Amino acid sequence: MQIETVTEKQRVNAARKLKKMFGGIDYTNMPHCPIRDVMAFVSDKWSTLIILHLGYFPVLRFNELKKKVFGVSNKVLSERLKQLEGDGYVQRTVYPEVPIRVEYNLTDFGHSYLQKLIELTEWAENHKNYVINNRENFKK
Amino acid sequence: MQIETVTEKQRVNAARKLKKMFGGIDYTNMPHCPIRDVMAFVSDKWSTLIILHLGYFPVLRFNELKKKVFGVSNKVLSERLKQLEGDGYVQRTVYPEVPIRVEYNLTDFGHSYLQKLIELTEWAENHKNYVINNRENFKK
DNA sequence: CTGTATCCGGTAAGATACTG
DNA sequence: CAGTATCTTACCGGATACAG
Repeated sequence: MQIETVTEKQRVNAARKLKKMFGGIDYTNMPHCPIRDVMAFVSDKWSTLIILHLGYFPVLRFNELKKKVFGVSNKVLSERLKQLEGDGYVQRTVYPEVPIRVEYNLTDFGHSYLQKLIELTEWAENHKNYVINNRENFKK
Repeated sequence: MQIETVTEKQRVNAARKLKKMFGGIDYTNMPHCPIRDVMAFVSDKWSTLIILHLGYFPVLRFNELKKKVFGVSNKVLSERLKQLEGDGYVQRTVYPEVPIRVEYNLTDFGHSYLQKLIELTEWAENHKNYVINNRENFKK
């Protein structure tokens, strides 16, 4: 497992961006942290799985999603879809047939997010073994 | 709020990567999903905050971290640090003085991850208002 | 100072049954 | 088919006390 080196330039750049992020934070009085609000979007396991699946299968119905996103319950899938729709990541289309048919697909915004998500999963997948290895050794 | 358009080329590229990711997955018998293992690394609120803070302040002691990472409890901070150390993101250095001093800093691997994390927070921050806006309208 | 140990409460999530 | 309603359980996280 190869860990790419982070160059000095990249670190300086990172520090600059972090400074921008942290700059406005007042630690003595913080009812609302922008970073946290922001990260809440992307830190949900089921939501990320839903987005990834809708990236791979362009259109999915409720029960199809339920099969693909293995282990998710009716309740959680329904909640997350409503939330993802509300935030603008997912489009929900109802066909009033009998029985009713409902299709889900990513919006343009959803696709924009999908790009970032794929980058992240790629990174994670590339370094998975490194982490697992560390973890094993650490136990000892 | 401007949503950058995802080009056709980017979508095709995303589909290719997703195919690679999803390719090996057997939906009928899946004790372990690689994508989930992978995403579990990045989906913890406190861990991401710790990493970001250690990116901004190169070295921090336990109680310093506790002050910066607002609202975290002893228990959770301790747990997360141990986990981050075990996975290789964070280095823990003990100075056996009296009273004892312990310092935390990112490893090279931690810096590598920090890069991805910053990209993500940047994206999220840029699109925060768009999401919040959608959310408001959706309620109605 | 740097944690660990313990307890406790809230919340998220799974299972199931049921409805439009 | 596409969810909702209800219940129960399990886990996470917060507070506090204390130990090395």
